[in-house]
Amino acid sequence: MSSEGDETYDGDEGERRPPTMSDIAKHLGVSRQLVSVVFRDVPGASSETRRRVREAGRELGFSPHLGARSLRRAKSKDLGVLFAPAHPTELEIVAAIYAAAAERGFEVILSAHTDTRPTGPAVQELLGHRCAAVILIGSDLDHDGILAIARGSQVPVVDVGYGKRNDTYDVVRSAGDTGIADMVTYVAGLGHRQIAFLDPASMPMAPLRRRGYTRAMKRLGLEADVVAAPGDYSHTNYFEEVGAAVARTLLDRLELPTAVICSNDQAAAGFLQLMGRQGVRIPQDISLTGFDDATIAQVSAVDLTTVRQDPVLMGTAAVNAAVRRVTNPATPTQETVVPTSLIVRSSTAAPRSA
Amino acid sequence: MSSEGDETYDGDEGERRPPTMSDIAKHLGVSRQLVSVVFRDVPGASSETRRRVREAGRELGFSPHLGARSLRRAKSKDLGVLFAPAHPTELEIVAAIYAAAAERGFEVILSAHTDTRPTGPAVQELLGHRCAAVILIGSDLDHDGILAIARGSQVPVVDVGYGKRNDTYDVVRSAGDTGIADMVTYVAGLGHRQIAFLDPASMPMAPLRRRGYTRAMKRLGLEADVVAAPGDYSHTNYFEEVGAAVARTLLDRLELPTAVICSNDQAAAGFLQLMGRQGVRIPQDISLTGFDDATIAQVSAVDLTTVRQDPVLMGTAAVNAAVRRVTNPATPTQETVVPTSLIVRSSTAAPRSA
DNA sequence: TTGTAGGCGTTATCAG
DNA sequence: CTGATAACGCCTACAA
Repeated sequence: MSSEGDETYDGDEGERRPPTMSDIAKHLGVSRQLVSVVFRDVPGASSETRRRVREAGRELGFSPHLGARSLRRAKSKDLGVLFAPAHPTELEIVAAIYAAAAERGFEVILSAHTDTRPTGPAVQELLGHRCAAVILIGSDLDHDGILAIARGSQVPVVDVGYGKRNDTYDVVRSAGDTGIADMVTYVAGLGHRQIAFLDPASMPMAPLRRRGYTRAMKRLGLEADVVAAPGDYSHTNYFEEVGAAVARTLLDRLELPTAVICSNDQAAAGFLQLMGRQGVRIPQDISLTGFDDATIAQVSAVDLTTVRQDPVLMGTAAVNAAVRRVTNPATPTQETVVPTSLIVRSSTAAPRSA
Repeated sequence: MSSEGDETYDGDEGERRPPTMSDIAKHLGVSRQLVSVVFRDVPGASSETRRRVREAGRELGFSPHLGARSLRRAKSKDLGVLFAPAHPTELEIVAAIYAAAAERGFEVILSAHTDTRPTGPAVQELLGHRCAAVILIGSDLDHDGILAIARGSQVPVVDVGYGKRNDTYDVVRSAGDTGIADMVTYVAGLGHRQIAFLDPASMPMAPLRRRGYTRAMKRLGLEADVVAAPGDYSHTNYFEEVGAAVARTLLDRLELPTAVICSNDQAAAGFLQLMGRQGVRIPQDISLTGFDDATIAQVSAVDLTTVRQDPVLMGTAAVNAAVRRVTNPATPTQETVVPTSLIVRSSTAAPRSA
């Protein structure tokens, strides 16, 4: 009377259920926990056994049920990452986070916030996956918003962007001020004295970069010349438009500056385009610089001298901060300022009059 | 003798565990399953109760454990989405997928494939979350690769990009051929006869678009003029470079074409930049068109006539395909061709000689 | 290396 | 609406 055997044949009756560790164990005639040992990569199985188990796993199309795993595991090894698909730079950081997390033995769970999907639900999803920590990239939240998240959830929060140092969550930002200051110093070193600053005020990090400009100019004993776009560009993301608008503004002046520092590459590209149409040549008539080293800055027809904020460094710093607080929650939060570097291309030269 | 009461105080001893449904139930003096009913949004609770439960949830910082949920749930309501952070267009599609999925009552789980993270593991992760279906956006896999995934996993697979119709997985692609053909027809309608095609061969969808060009030219009785970039650009993604290179090639000719159709906006922008430097004006000397309606096409200094492939339509189509096969696995796979639309801006005009 | 026992937080079903 | 009970797939601890 094999009463068990009768119920076991799961022949052709309906849904095909994904294989589990038990299935692999049965298939191989080993214990279920041996299979677990293999997939967890912990000691307790011979290398030959490991090979066989993994082989069988591949054969049966097995992948460990992440939900069950996170349910049972003592502590999560997942980093939740919130990002906005709209901004390309953020995605380079996301890529870097994947690499850095893998190196530290962590997985990554992504959640996007879009026009139709506010930050709140997006963070809730991350929390629902029981991440060990949450990394916010270029969040649209202000300080209080992030504070609310960091307090509400019990997990450490890292803000990558332009946050302010505080003692509730970690902050990673690039040294936008010193990056611009370095650029000003470089351009002044070429002999420029009339150095204007193109300010697209709608950017969140604009104030920081502007400060870098004004301070550097003061230190050099030069007169600051901050040019904002006329009209209301306070919500646009088409910075090329802003650059073109500022170019028009400058063309109305009696005399052009000999150098223009832009606080992002898009604005610089728009500036260059419009100036080109008006017969003003870069760098012969005006030296031009950007910020970000975006794709457009690297195009041979643009070839923009710019400031690079390394997304790899940002991502790595974010992961480091998160892991640090995960492994040692008692440690105080910190602010990581990632250095920038100057990329000199052909859009800058000594002024003609020099 | 409240023997239970004594063990219940989980005072200040160590780790603070995220609240569960039981915690909320206890807090409110109701049953655990009532709480479940509320968070599942199924009938069985008064609206007043729902309010109180949700309120308590917010107060305690509760978010349902997604792992436990997916472990227990009969069928998943998650769509796994694989994308490459490198390509901006894909991210617009991702955003659209979020919106479309929400409308159909599905959640989205993201997984990125990057330089350091191959497609294989990225898909495994999705499968590990027990998604109901997997959507591949702009995958680097060829037909056989996708086939392997679709066969290996038991879930439906949708490929968004340039896949070929087949009976194992669904395909969503834009009508690149007719989009270009429409453009050629439009430009010919302006009076152009010498219409060249700028072909950045490294793009996966290049062949399809080229075909649209050659067919339209033949139909119009015009001579096709496909211009590829000199040298090896087979792996570049800097299409501006390609555009500039082709511009140089054309400038070496005795006579310029009166119109140039580009198969993407970046290439058109590079073309425009270089031509501008050489004193060739757009559209007075040459009419120029792009494809994608990328940000750069919309810049006022470029203002490119182009073909728009609506990411919203692509994302929606992908979700529809996935949901269709999830709810009815027996249904055959299908190919969805998303229509494109012409965006006429100021980079096209009638030829001078006409 | 194997087996055994228990439990993670949730969904699901049933009878009250 | 409550209470009881089972199960999902996996991890952890312990004993064999």
